[in-house]
Amino acid sequence: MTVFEELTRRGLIAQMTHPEKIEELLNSEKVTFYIGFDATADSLHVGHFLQLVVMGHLQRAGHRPLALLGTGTTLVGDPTGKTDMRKMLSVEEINYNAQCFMNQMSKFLDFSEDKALMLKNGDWLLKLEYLPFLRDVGVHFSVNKMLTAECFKSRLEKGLSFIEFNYMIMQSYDFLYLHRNYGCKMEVGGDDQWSNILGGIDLTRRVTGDEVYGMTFTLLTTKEGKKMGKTENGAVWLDPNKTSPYEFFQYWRNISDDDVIHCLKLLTYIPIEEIEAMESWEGSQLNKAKEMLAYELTKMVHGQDNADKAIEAARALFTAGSHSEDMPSVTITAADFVNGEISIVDLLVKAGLAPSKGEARRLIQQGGATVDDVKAESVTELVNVKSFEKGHVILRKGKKVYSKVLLG
RNA sequence: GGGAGGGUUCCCGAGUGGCCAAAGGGGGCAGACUGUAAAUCUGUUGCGUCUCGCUUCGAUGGUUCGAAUCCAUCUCCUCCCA
Repeated sequence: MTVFEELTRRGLIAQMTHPEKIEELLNSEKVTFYIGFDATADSLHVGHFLQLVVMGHLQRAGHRPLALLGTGTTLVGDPTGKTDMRKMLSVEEINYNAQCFMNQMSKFLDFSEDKALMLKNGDWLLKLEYLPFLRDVGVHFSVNKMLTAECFKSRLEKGLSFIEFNYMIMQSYDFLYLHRNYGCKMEVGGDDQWSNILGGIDLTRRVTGDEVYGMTFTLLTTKEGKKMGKTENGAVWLDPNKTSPYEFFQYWRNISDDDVIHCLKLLTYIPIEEIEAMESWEGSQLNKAKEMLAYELTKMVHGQDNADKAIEAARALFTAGSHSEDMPSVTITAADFVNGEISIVDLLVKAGLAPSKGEARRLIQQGGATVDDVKAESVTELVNVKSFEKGHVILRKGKKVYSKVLLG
């Protein structure tokens, strides 16, 4: 199976500028292509992960990815899909973020022997001079045309600053630059990048006369069209310090039925035939697919050891009803006790299971708090130091959230 | 630069002197049902020493017995005109 067929069959491809030519190109030569990553946070998240997987597919097929870090474009800020202007980041923040990205990316792609390159667009964008740039590049952009781009339309209603309006031009220039200096022939990206990518293709053609290509990938969304990879605590990060391997595992483990197969296809390297065989799965059998998805992704991102630990912890917690060693823990001291006792409300707050005492009380009143698997009946209940003699007390909120409290 | 309209709790959005910790919806959390899913139903959703007190309706000052609501100044946003 060619990589083009593989990407198609997995449902990864959203749009292409020249479908036939791209297929032919990918089948006939080693193609240098690029994806841009704006350094807006200090860790990659699952949306980026999808991009990396796509790059991985292409690299495995012998093509050469350029991972472009947007140390320049992040200064401008991509307005695409944003209803409000982004917070402006400082140069220092951006460079730090880019460094974090680079460290993480090296895990997912093979950068040895120039099989893939990491570049920073700040290296050339920051050197641009305004007037020469306007005359050489700006002249090729029609404001009228830009305004019709989907990504600006919504912003025209709410307000769009000039700096953001330039984002598309910066990104387009990147493609031109990479084409000239690295022989880059194709830009790929999330489907929201379509208009930005078209901009680069047009610019490159106008300036060099060369035909270059663009392809976008399905965005990671749920069946309802919501962006995936977001939790109430923010994004699902690849950095284990920001999203622990266990949380990461749980995120995928708890995915909805409708999305499992889709995610397996998009995010894992599990052979497509195997995944297609699962499409007929129904009911609780899908639960197995979820476990597979969670395990596979955790393994890719955090390694086999962490994946094993996460799956064991989850099984212990949910199947056997016992507790794992891996759950989040807090340590309290003797000073937290009064007469050898601590109120259950305080304990829940200290354990981080409730942000305030009021919430802790509500939790207890609604029957959602347990201490060592015994349901707390009253908000005035006290927990004796003796409960800690075995080493720790396990608090639980609802069905899935645990905290181990140690006495130190 | 001129004019108009706005900034309310996590979000959207009602409230235009006391009955306001502030309607309604969304989201969150918990309970029931389940498959660690979804849907549905129920409860709940500022903080605390909790029949009471404290803090919150862009900011600061003022009027008033009493202000999210009235006034002044500032600030930010949107729209129209230039």
